[in-house]
Amino acid sequence: MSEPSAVARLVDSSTSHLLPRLGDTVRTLIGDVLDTWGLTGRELRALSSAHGRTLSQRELGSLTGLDRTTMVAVVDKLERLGYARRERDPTDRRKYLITLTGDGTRVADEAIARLAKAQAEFLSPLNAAEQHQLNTLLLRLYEAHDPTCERP
Amino acid sequence: MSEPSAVARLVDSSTSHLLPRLGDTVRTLIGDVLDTWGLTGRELRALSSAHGRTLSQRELGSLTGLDRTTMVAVVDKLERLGYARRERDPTDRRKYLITLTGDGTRVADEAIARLAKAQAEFLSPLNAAEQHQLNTLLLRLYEAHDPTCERP
DNA sequence: TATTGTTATACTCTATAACTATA
DNA sequence: TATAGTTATAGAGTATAACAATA
Repeated sequence: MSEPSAVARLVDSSTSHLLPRLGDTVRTLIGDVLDTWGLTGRELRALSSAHGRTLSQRELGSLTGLDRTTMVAVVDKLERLGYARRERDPTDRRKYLITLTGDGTRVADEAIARLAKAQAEFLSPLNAAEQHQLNTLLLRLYEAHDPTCERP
Repeated sequence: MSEPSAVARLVDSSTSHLLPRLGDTVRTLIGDVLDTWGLTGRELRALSSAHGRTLSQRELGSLTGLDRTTMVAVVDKLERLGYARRERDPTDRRKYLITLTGDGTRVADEAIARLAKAQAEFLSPLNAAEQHQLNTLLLRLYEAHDPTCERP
């Protein structure tokens, strides 16, 4: 096959191309790790957001970065796996209060530890300083573009 | 709402969490820009890979980072929009040769220019040196994890 | 009237399995 | 037998619109 064209090289090496593609790569890696517990990435995020406290389904969504329609399936799944429970809020019967089960808490801890290892492996082409630098830059971009859910 | 839990903060600020989420944010931004030409991100990638040369559908897929089953719909769409043409390779009638139309070439150039502006805006929270640093680090990770398609 | 949760629907992205036609 | 392209299906991610029940 011939050399990539100048245009293709430009597009392929751009940050706006790399970010979604690397994001997909990471998502797949995370998915493979989480298969052990029957979880997907966003379900683990919800699990960790709910870790150690009680929130409404809506609040959990905001924290997790998911809107309320998406949260329904996420909480359904966590409930079905026995990792979380829904209870009606007695002070506002529109709301559900979500709490993790003992199992859910344990799984969150285990999964996060395993993910840390997978992440270390993924980032291993960079040295410690570079990994830190990358994280800092990504965090700044993330906060600048704050994908806060359920704003208006 | 209470403070995020320690566990949630750990997960939320991790590179492996930020990468997929920022990737989605960028993908949405790109999608909004490309709506002007009826294109999605991967279609523009294919368009830019095909820019200025003729490749088989399969080769185009490898270059674009998409497998052959995914390429079908991509090329269908580009053809339907009048941006590309399929012709049978006379030397191997299994293959299609994909070439851009004049329209396709023009649209690729315009869209890439518009995307560059959108990217500049997205990256504007970082200074030039930081933007360059980020791109370098992402590129190194991307190449290390080379998601080469259609290997075996 | 506004908010919580729900369902139905749609649209990104991607891949696997099984098929046809050609080499 | 192997490869190029195709189709059907699946499953990751996300959102909008419309509706119920509750405030």
